[in-house]
Amino acid sequence: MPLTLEDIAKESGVSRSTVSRVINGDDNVSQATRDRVMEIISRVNFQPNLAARGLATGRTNVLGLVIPAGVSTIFTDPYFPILIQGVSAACNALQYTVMLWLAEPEYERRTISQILHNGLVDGVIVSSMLMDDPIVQSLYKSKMPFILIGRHPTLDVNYLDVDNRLGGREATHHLLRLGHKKVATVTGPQNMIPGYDRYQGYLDALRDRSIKFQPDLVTEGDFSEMGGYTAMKKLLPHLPDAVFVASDAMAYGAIRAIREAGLDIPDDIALIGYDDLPGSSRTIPPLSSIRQPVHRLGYVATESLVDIIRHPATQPRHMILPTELVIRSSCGD
Amino acid sequence: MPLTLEDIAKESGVSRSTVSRVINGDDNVSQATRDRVMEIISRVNFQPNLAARGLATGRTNVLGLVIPAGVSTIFTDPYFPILIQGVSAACNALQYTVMLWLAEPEYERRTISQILHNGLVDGVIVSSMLMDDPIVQSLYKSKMPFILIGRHPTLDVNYLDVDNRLGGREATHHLLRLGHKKVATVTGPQNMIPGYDRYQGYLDALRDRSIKFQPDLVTEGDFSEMGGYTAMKKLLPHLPDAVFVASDAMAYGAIRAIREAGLDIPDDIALIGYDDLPGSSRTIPPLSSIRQPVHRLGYVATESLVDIIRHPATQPRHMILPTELVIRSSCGD
DNA sequence: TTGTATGCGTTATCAT
DNA sequence: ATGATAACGCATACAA
Repeated sequence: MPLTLEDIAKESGVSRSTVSRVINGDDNVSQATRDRVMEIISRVNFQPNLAARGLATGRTNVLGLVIPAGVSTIFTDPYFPILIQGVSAACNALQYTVMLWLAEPEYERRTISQILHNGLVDGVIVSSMLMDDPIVQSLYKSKMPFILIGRHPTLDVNYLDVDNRLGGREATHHLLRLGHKKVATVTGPQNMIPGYDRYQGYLDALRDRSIKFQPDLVTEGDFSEMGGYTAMKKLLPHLPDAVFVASDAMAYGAIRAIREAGLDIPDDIALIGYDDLPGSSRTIPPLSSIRQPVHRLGYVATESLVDIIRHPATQPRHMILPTELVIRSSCGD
Repeated sequence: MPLTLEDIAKESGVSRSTVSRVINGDDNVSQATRDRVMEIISRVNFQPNLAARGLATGRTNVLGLVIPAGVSTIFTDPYFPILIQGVSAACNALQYTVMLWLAEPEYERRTISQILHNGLVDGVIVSSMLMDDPIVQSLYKSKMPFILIGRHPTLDVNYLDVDNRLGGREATHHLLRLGHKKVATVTGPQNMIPGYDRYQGYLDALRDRSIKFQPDLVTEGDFSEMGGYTAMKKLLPHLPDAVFVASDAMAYGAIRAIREAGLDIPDDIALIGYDDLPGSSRTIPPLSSIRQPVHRLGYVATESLVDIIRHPATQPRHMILPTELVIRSSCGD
């Protein structure tokens, strides 16, 4: 029922090859026919069938966006939504379309081979935070162009990341600079890259100032509010006077634990989080935090991928976006 | 480079038609050849090219999910993320793939005709809340199967919605039942369907109890925290003793305004919100709210759409999912 | 039960 | 500058 090249061709009295040329901006068309064909195309609002074009050219102008669902359950946090927005915005601007896969574990294998072999996408953006993600492995072994959002610990692949490590380092430095002696940390899971990197940043800061590392001042959380609460409870007996919490969600839990213990923030314990969630200006007291440019992450990754598709590079590219410390009253000034 | 039917055919010594039959579960294949072909298919992990299949059959097993971006800026609220998860989960289960369009206004027209004519999707799920959305109009005029998430005020189309009106009614009733005399409301924008419906629910409740409507007790917000704050400020001079706020985000703002005025919640003013955001159990005091089954909304809409695609119905179907009042201390008990 | 032939809507190659 | 024609990978009507 939809129109085809042939219809346009008949309507404008040329062959379908010519119409195709007009659509694809081929030079070998006289201005006169070009105008005539264009007029008809826009009048009837003709859109070439992308499946057919994909078959013929091997390119579809569709990008895959893969978000492993083990992570995506953390969907109450606006990280992924904003990331998706960034990707989508770039796709709109670049005339691409985005195919979304929230890869639930039980479908993961099917998902991967679908993506790789169904010929529907020109390239894939993967937001994986796991140290060892099978999806990344499969992609790596395939010929499919792809880019990771979040660095990869071992494989030399295209990626784009925020500087989690430096962020953790700066947060910790800021607490130390304020004069705190016992700066603790609630880390994220150490099998997740941001969890690991932010913790390394904490260690970097200690090393920078030759401060002795105290295992008692480190507890691992799971990036959730409840995890932060539990972790902070474990930390309290060791009397930290400041704590770098590796995510705002966990920081909310930590704040709850500290207040339940009857302690004051920031007078008894100063606090810095990570992510700068919208709610962080509404906690009591407002939470200082490391802000990451999430929308930009998605946008730039998309631009990058498109560039990779168009000019297959031999050298994998690595990009790191900077973070920013947002100071609110939870850390004292 | 990827494998084709022909490759599998050669490998297993049959024609490509037979391979195709095996893949599509056609009965007319001997068990012997079926087994042999199957074995090879799974051994080399063959996946049929979906673009080609789409060309041949006219169906792609791809669904479009369209979220107008005027709305999607409200992406800090987990409504859309969870909705997307629901859609995605259903797609995984039903062997469909989801194509995502965050329709930014500047690309909206292009978006629509892309979706309608590029032959890449079998049907479309639209989450529109605007009273008069051009996307819906275009879809309505086309032959593309689609379903709305959120009812449509005038067009008789397939839709799935939560009972916003009943939700507003129940929230208001609850406040009245507690003995409050001056129950105010902060509404959403009246050109958005949920804004309108929840307000109608408020009016229903007043009518149910033959309570005189007082225009002073109604202020319109924009579903944002700031909007709720502003609206509540306007309401305070009229001394309400309870208020139904049409979204939790606005309720956060309202709480801020009430506390700034030195009033107590719920003793001076009782409060019920709508949406039951994750943060609502952490406001002070914890916010009572109407909970809607958002994930389910996405899941059921997808199932429905697939059913519509497979069995084109003559009668548009309308489904309404129930909401649930979650009582916390902000309304007194 | 299986194979052959045709068409889906494009692009690309080759003539003209 | 333009038109005919052959792929692209699959499903399917028809033959065998």
